[in-house]
Amino acid sequence: MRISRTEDLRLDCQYCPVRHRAICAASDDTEFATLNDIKFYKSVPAGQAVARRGERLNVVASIVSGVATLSKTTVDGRMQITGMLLPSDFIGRPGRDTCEHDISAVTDLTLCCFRRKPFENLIESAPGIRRRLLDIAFDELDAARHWMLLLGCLTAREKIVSFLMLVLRRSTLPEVVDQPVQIDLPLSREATASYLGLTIETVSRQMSRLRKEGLIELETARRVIIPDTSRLEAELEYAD
Amino acid sequence: MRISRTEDLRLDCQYCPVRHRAICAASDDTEFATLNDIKFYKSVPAGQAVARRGERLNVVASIVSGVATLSKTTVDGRMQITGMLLPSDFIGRPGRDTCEHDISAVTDLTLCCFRRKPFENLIESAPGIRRRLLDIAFDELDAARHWMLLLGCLTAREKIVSFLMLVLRRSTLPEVVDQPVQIDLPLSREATASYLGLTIETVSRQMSRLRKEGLIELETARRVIIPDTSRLEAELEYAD
DNA sequence: GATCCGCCTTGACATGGATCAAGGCGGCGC
DNA sequence: GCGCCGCCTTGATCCATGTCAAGGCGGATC
Repeated sequence: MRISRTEDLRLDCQYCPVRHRAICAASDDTEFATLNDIKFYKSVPAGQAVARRGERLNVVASIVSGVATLSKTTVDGRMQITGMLLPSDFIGRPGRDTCEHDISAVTDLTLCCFRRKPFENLIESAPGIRRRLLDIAFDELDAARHWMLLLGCLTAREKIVSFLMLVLRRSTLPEVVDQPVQIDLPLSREATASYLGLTIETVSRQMSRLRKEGLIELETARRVIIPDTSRLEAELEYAD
Repeated sequence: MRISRTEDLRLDCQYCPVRHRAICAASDDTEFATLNDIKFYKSVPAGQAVARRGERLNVVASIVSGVATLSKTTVDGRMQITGMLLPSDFIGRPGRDTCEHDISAVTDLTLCCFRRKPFENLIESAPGIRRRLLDIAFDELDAARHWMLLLGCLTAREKIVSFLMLVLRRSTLPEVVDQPVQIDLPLSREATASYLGLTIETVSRQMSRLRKEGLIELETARRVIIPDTSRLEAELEYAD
C-alpha cells in the first residue's frame, strides 16, 4: 500500500455498508469490538496500484466501497484478470507476507484494513472471524474454479452474458422480476476483455450483437439496460 | 462416496507417504493422535466417481495414493477439469455438505477420510490442523488463479509445456539437474485437453511438435522423457 | 496370432476470435 | 466552440485452434 491512512476515521462499523457480508460478518460482539479497535481505513484513488505481485503486503483488508481487480501478467505483457473485487470482498492472505497478484483500484477505493500480524493473532482466538475467513477462502476457490469453466469452455458470447449476469447478481438492486434493470459495468472494455480471456474488440462486437438482438440496450458504453433478465439468462441455457 | 471402507485398516499414519504434506502436516502429537483415531481409508477404483456435483459429501479426505480430477461440465457436455489432485491433496469442504464439482478417480485411489462433522469439530480445537487447512485453501486458490492465466492467455504450446512442467514439479523424482528425466503423465490426452482448455487433437499435435523439435521424447503416449529440463522450461520464457 | 477396442495420431478443412486499421464519440481544457 | 485524448466501435483480413474424418498402435481376449 502506497497511500497514507485516510483522515476520515470517524466511520463506525455499526454503519458499515459491508458489515454483514465482509470478514466481520460472523463475529460476535467481543470479536466485533476487537476488529473495530484494530481496523483503520485507507483510500486508494482510481487507477492506482494497491499492491504489486511479489511485493510485501502487511495488511489484510475488506473492500468497503469501490472496485478493484486481481491480475497476473506474463513477462511479455499478456494480462489475465483473475478476480473482480467488489464491496465486502477480502484482500490479502493471512500467513503470507508477499502478494501473489497485482491488485489495482479500478475506481476510488475505501478499504477497511487490519495489520496482518494482529489479524493473524485474532484468528487464533476468534472463532467467528476464523470461520468466516475459511468460508471466504473456499467461496473464492469455488468462484475461481467456476471461472476456469468460463475461460476454458465458453464462447465469447457466453462469456459476455455470464459477465453481465455476474454484475447483475452482485449489484445491489431491488429484486424486481420481469422488469427492465439497469446495471453499471464496473470494468472498462479493456478490463472486461482481460477478465474474460478475450480481446477488447471481441467484447465490443459481442456487446453490439446483443444490442442488435434486443437482449440489452447500451445507454452508454458502461451503462447497460437489460429489458428482460430471463431472456438474457436463457442465453446461458447450455453453458451453465 | 459409493464404496465401502477398505479392509486394509492396518496403515498407520506414522508410515503414511503424505504425512508431511497433507492436512495433518502441521499437527502436534495430540492433534495427530486424534486424527489417527478418526481417520479411515477408502479405495476408489480407477474410472469411478468419488462424488458428483450437487451430491451430498459427508467426508473430507486426503489423497494418499493415486490421481483424481475435479471437473465441471456444462449442460451440453463441455467439460473443464478445474483441478488435478495428487497424493497429499485435499478433497471436500468443511462447513458445506454438498459437492461443487465432479470428483473422479483417474487411477485407483486410496483416500484418508474423516467424517465431516467430527473433522469440523476438530478444526475448532486443533490450531495446527486449522492453520494447515487455511493454508491449503489459499494455496489452492493461488493455484486456481494461476491456472486462469494459463487458460486465458497462453497458447496451446505454452499450455502443454506448462502442464509438463507441472507434472515434473509434482513428481517425486530425485533432483538431478541437466540430466534427462522421465515423467509419467497422470492424465489421458482427453483429460489433459480438458484440463488445458484444448481439444484432444491439439494436445496430440503439440506433443508431436515438441517431440519433432527434440524438446521431449515419447516413450509411450503417457511416458515422456525430457532430455533437457531447462530447454523445455525456456519455452515458457515469455509466458510466466 | 487374429480380432477387437480404447486411445492416440495425423491430415484436410472450417471458423471463432485475434489482429490490423480506421474512425466515432464524449468529456475536458483553453 | 474547437481541438485533443481516451475509450469504444466497426470493418477487413488472418490464423490458431477446432472440427471432421481416417487410420495406427498396443494391450487384452480367446
